[in-house]
Amino acid sequence: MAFTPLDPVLHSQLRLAVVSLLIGLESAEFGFIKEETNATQGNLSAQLKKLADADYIKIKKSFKNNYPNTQVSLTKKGRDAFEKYVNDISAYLGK
Amino acid sequence: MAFTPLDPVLHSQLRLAVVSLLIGLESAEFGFIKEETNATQGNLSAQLKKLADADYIKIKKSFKNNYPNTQVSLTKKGRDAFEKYVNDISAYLGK
DNA sequence: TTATTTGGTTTATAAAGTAAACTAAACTAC
DNA sequence: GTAGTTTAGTTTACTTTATAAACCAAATAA
Repeated sequence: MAFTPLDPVLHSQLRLAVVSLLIGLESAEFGFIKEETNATQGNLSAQLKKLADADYIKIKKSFKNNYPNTQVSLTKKGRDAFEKYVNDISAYLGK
Repeated sequence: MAFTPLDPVLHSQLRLAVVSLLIGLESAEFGFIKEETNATQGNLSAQLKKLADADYIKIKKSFKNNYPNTQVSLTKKGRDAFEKYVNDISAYLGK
């Protein structure tokens, strides 16, 4: 099987972790994702932005008991891209 | 002329300054009020909350280029209270 | 091999809210 | 009238998320 080039948006430790986490969830808030991925908030914010720019996730901002709150969810495009990524990388992994 | 009790919500340096500032404005944002009144942000936030609890101001929160943004405007009730305060305190001021 | 680009990461700063600590004034009590 | 309490304003520190600058490593080009 050929080595398809891997989606650069997903081929990044943190972004992959985020999408992988979101796959199983309706949506998740910033703080939760930060905990789960052990990312610093600055980095997470930056990587979320890239995922959002790629239309892989949707970011919904609001106020939750007067503090800013950021809800993140996967888009169809993001879900598809993840599936494809899993598929593509499998070839590299030898199966 | 009698000494009418002064509205306690307005008889406070900072809250009076805020309302006095808003009298001439359609609305103002947090940062601007902070500058104009030289208040610390913590204190301003606390005093704005009291004014809002008294329904003297309306606070509209949103995001302005991704940062939280707070817009403040006077209500009718606040405007009336200010007018009354000005009137009431005049007696104390000797005219 | 050195130079450049690219991209991830950290660190510092930004906006505004809240809670805790401190202070000062006012009021009660003795 | 002095001591003790309540109340209210203020500062300080911390919370949430975003952004920009600095830094570092890997990949590419010269």
